Amino acid sequence: MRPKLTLKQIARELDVSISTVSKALKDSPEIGEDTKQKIKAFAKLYNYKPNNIALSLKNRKTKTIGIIIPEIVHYFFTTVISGVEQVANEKGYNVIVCLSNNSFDREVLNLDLLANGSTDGFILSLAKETMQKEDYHHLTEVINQGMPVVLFDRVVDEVHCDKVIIDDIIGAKKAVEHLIETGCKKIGILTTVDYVSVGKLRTRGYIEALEENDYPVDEDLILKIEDMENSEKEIGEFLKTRDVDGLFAVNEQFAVSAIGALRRQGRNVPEDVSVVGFTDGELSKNFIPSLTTVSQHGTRMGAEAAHLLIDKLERKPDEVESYKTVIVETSLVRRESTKN
Amino acid sequence: MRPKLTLKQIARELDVSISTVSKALKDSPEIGEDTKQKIKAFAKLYNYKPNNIALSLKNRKTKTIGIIIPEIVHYFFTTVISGVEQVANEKGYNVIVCLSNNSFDREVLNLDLLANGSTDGFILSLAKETMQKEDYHHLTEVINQGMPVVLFDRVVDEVHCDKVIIDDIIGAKKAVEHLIETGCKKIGILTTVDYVSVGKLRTRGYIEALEENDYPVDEDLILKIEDMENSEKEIGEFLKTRDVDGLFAVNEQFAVSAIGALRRQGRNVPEDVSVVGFTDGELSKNFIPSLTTVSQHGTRMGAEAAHLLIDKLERKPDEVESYKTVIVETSLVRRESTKN
DNA sequence: TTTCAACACGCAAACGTTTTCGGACGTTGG
DNA sequence: CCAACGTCCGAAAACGTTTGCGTGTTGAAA
Repeated sequence: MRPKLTLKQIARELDVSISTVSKALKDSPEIGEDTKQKIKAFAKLYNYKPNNIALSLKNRKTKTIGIIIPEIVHYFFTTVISGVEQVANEKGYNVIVCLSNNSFDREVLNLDLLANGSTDGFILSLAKETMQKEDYHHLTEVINQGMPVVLFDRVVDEVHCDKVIIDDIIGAKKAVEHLIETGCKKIGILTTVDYVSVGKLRTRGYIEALEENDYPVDEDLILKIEDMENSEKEIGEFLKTRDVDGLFAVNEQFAVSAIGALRRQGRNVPEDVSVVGFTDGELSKNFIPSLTTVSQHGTRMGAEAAHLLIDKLERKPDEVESYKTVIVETSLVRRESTKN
Repeated sequence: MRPKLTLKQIARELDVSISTVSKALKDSPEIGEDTKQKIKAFAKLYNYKPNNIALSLKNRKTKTIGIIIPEIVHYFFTTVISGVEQVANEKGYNVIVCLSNNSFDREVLNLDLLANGSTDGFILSLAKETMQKEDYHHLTEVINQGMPVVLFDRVVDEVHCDKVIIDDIIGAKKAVEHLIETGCKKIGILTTVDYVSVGKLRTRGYIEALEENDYPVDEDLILKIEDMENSEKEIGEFLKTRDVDGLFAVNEQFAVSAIGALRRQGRNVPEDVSVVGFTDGELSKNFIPSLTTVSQHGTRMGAEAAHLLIDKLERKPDEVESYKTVIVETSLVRRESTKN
């Protein structure tokens, strides 16, 4: 077992000073050609690589960005991570991933931990619990200390920072309008409770789309699901007494649960009921029938977030502070669960 | 914007030395009660937290573990990450995630980067390209430098380190035996090319199960798929000319593709053909019919890997070196795609 | 021969900690 | 009255870098 090589060891070995070694390796003109060659050869031979931690300490930057998400076993979030990773890597940054598990405490804990020197900045999507508590002091604190933060997907006005979101309302409208265009007359929605911001917004898009097309908005056709565990049963009950011919689900899960329930009730998709989902994940692509859905382009969101963050990190200190929020467009992917 | 507080600043502010502050905050008996109180109060008031980077440099350990996986938009890997994260967090470690995108070069790059001080050890699953090249010098190098490494899922004998795998052969046998028990007479397999170790092993399990039950092994019923992009078509072609009544797919994707193809050919699952998959992901759970499948228990694998790694990290230096490989049992999850 | 660049290199500080050692001071005991 | 000891604290080194500046040596110009 050969431990890592340091400048000091090279210096001792070659009988020069540490600074000479450092400068030689950086090809400084201060050092004589032959000395440089000797040192470089030695370093290459023994595969010297500078210690990142020491560099971080010296430079006061770590070249790593932290990303905190509510859960990782989740298609959308993985695509976002993928996007972040890609551009971070291009720019020479590492990505350190933490999970809040939708818990406020874990979010605070992770943030605190990473804020103490481990990361140069954060990309994060708020935990459900955090949004319920409406307590964002941990974020404002970190931002106050001069750490750039980019919020994505689950964002909140109270925190002043860059943001990356999708046009949830417009996305939902696209979905509902597609249902309308393909001839649906009675359109229901499967959504979440209102404190989940995206659920709320998508519901709003649903309502707006109906109103703009002079469809009546029937509260009885709106199902707000709180308990994800029992969503399947709840959806089944709901559909049993609603003779909708179009259905907008705010996520994949709800969409496939609905299709399953409908089929058990002898109703076919899309012949009797058209269904549109949200999030273009594995399920949407592979389900039978494959799902017409609103794609969120998670990878692009991640990439945008990473760009925003890195821009802030590499900004000259004299530039003026300003917060952007970029909106990544959604697009409707037409497949087999709706008519056309 | 208030920058981070350091020991030095506290010292200056309270007119004591840096070492006094450090000791006071660690409740050292060397420091007088009143001084301690004063310092602690100040530190708490201004929310002092020690700088992790400085600590890492001093202690020569970072308390973070690196995990390098081929891809992240993949159910199995996310469950593994989730497992790693969980126990890492319990033990006070951070997790930094890197993606190799199945590329050898990226794997080497990431490993090199993280090996230079950023991480105390690695958990990784080999890139497909790496397994093709059979070049593992980057790993042996890192291991030689004294960094613990734990390989999982896609492992390889040439690298000497701890490993976490599943009993792919036994898992596959469980699947095939279940098909046999439920009355299938002619069982095919949809698998990958042999250099993907798990594919190879699962194929072997398939063959062994057949042999042990005195079923003939018919090469014509074995489809080895190279190109994941066109798997759907390939599977369709294959099934068109095989009148199997049982099918074992080595992943979810192949399983649902098969079911789709069969249905288009007028064959019902499970009435005409029973199908068993591998990996208990979103697809298996939500597909209609839901998939009977072999669960890999990714979370448990991740947890095991993390435990192995942390044990090595916190081992006293005089303990003897030894490499374990733990096998996480698979289990068959019976659902609707097979008879019972 | 003296003077002065130019060159090649080393010293030391800094980043923020922890920890060992020793020093100053006051108290106690003989 | 002095030695010994205890209490409380500070100086300094160390982790591995980078970098401004100082210094010694050389060679050439004056």
